[in-house]
Amino acid sequence: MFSIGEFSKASGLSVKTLRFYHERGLLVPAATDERSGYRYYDGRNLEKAGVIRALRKFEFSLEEIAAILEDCDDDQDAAEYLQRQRKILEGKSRHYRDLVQRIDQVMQLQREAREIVVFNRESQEIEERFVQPQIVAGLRIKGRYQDCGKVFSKLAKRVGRHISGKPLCLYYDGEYREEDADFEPCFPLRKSVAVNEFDVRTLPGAACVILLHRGPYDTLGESYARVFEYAKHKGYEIELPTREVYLKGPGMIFRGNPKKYLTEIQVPIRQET
Amino acid sequence: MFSIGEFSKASGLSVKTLRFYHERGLLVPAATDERSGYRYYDGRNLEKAGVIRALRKFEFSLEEIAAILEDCDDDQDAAEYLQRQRKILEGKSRHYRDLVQRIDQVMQLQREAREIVVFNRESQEIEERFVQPQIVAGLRIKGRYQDCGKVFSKLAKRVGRHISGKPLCLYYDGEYREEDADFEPCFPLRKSVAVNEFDVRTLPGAACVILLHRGPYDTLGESYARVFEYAKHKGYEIELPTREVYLKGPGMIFRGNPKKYLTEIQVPIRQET
DNA sequence: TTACGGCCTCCAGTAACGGGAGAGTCAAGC
DNA sequence: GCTTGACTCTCCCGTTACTGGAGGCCGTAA
Repeated sequence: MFSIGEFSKASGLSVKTLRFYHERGLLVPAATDERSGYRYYDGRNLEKAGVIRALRKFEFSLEEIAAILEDCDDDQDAAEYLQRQRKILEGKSRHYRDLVQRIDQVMQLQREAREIVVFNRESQEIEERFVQPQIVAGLRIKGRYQDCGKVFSKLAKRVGRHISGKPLCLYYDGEYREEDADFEPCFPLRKSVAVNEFDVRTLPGAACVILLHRGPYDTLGESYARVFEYAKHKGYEIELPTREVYLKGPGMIFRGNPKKYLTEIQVPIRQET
Repeated sequence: MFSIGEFSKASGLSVKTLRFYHERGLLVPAATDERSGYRYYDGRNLEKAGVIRALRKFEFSLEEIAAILEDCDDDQDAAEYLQRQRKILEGKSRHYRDLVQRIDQVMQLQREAREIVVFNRESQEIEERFVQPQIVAGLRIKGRYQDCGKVFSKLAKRVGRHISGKPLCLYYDGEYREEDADFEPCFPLRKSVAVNEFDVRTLPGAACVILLHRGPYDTLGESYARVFEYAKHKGYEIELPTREVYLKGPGMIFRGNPKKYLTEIQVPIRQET
């Protein structure tokens, strides 16, 4: 017979825990002194304590442990319980692994954003460039420009695995619209994947007039004016849809500082054939 | 301005949660009606709610989130916090993965035990067989036979990855001893691994008189008597150490029913050269 | 007798909420 | 102006598996 302190050392369970298990009926001491209330444990208690400890290691709840102790005398009897717990634990492992991946994604985006900022530190000028064709997944909608963000997060959830570059948006109107704007948020993909609900296709290459817009989205209008002015001056004919590539926008967690946003405006121009 | 119910739908946080965050000072409504106590939320609140939700997904505690909201305006600012959290989450993922592996081990042992029982259903007889050499990790001690279990769990913890068969024990005394018995619990290994504290070596093969003992360990004596009797009858000379292989003993969780234990007694005999 | 350590019970606190009681508030319909 | 029903308020309890602490009893040794 052990006193509770001795039994605590023998079993590896704290005195508090032993009292708690007693209260819960999980591990009832072999004897209790009626007068003093002292608990006394025996060898059978020790064995049971070992089983409880083993099951706690597998993170069974005390309730489940009580059930297992009720049902089982043998590892074999506990197989079902173990199988179930295995599934749960595997789920948790996967869950945490996914979270780690998500954090890695966030940090990857940060690195890219930093590089873009450094790389484009002084570019302010309009340029002409051929934009290469790319595979994209898009969802064309009619609505207000603010809805864009929601569509992006929806897209990211479904094709997140295959994204290969910065988000972009196609604008089919050729002018600014408060409501009923016709546009298509897109993600470039590494390879073509069939995702129902979204339009996955190759976005053709195009010669474009390009301007890197710095600052919040509500000043995009001024930059568009500069681009259109330039195109007109050069006598170019504009082809729809125009494109915006969001090189640095709101972060995945914080909105960030809109003054630091970088958006590339790409206006395709008709080529003489 | 949203009422708490509207804001709950907009933010995806429950009304209860919003009240709780208010109490904790994490997300204070833009205005509260002094008279009625009604909470009213605005767009900035909505943005903050989004950040909190994003951080909760990464399982930051509310306390940490408060600190992050204090410190950061931008994903970049949060990089350190994310890095730290990443480590924690990775640790948890590994933890659960390890538990799954441990459960798999338990169930693997169960399967083996079941097969052994089925396979040896009717073997009761003494036989002679050559036991193949094998790589083992052992720890030779002097003490009482009951200490065996502790040594096995110690061994299992250190070389668990490389175990390739049933635990066995070498007995150097050639007779039963209450105290100061000289014996060596061993695990067979797939390959030789250096583990300090333990003796890893190749246990030589040996021609043995073998008997499968059924039942609890305290009746092993009778089986030994049979084996020695047989050896004497045949005129064999016994070589130490003798071996016991624990084909089915206590489970990894439960002690199980000792009447079902299976132990192979192997007594090496000298070969004429 | 006193001291000291061990043991007892009871209460409170943990993290992040959810449930529910009982009461006050708001907007709409009559 | 009144009622109704939906909404909101505060306050308290419960969750899990314990840990910490207060205040007091018990047992043994000096």
